[in-house]
Amino acid sequence: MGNSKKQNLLDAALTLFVAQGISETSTASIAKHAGVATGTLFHHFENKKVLVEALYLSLKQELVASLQLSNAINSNEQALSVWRSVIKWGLDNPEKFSFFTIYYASPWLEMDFKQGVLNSVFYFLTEYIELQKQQGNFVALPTDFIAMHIQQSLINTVLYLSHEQANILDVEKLIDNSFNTCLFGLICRN
Amino acid sequence: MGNSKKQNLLDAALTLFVAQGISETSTASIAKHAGVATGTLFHHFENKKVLVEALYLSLKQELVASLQLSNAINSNEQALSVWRSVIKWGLDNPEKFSFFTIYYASPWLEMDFKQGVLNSVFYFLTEYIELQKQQGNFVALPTDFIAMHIQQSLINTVLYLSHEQANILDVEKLIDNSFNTCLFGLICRN
DNA sequence: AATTAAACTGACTAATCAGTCGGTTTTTTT
DNA sequence: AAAAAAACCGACTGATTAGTCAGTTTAATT
Repeated sequence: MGNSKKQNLLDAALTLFVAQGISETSTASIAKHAGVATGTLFHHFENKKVLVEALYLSLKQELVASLQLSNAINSNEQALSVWRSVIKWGLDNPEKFSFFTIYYASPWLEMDFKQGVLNSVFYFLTEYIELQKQQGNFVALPTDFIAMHIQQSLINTVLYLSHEQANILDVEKLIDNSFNTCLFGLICRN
Repeated sequence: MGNSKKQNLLDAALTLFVAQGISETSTASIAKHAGVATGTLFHHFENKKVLVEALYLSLKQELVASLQLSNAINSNEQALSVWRSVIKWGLDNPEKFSFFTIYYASPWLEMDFKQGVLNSVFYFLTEYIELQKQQGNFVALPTDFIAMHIQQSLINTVLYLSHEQANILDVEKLIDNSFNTCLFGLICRN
């Protein structure tokens, strides 16, 4: 299942996109790297944009599926558990995680599609923030601003650990510290 | 001075890069948009990469020059004053600020160059963080991790306000709140 | 005014690109 | 086993790309 030609194309695309950039990677080189003819690429994906979006969707599903949503505990522990599992996935899949960041900043993503990213990968975020704000636990900043802040803190932590993991003594501790740094800043100070 | 042909090329490049992406913008279209022949572009800039880097350097200088470093006060007020002036510049120059974010995430920037970005545009950051850590004010996270965190919070605030400015009642207040959110998270909790 | 240098032009080129298509192999269906 | 469908191939194409160059205009120097 992991090595159908279609999957080989997605794998090759991921590697090349992350190494060189999306626009800088030719469809011919993706096909070659996947050990497949160029015609095969366009048999499975109507055009390059469709390939890019298919890759994005498959990675998003993979990330969402990996989230361990521990139910029944309070929402702060819920948040910490999601925080940890996103970072774990990111560290286990650095190439895939990198793709999110380059895809985000690239012109391959339509604008109204971008909203969808935040609301689906981090779909739990909006609810969580609204709840905390209602309970007066969070500072009175706009919800989407807070969502942006949390999302970016997560990304920063993964990217930092991906590059510096070898030099960090206690990775678990840095992950929890980054969570606290992100969250404590948001706590209401009135 | 603002409308030499060389400057016209940089202006056109900025506009097109932000609108379409760097790789997606042809040198021919930059020249056309600048009202200049393609040969003129390559007279002033050896190749496209040199043009991109020249644009980046000129914008970086512009941003650094705009920073109001109020001396003699304590470093927290210093930090707030820098925070405000970076955001003000970003809101006054949304296109230029956007360029930083797309340039950052693009393959046009060499890796060892990236270190330079953080150390020069936000050169004051490292010193400030080290000082706070020495005084036991900041949480024990790596300095470059903290620098990353602060830089990204700044960028988030500018991007958010650029898109939502019209809907925000008190922009000044959101700016100061974002500063506090960023900084309070870093305060030592032992 | 004469000379030199720098700025500028735009038609041109070689390379590369996304995507096509007629034909072949492999797989599925009957 | 025959027929149909789906997967696959790779040479090919038309469009686009960064960059060139021989010649022209403009500005600076003497």
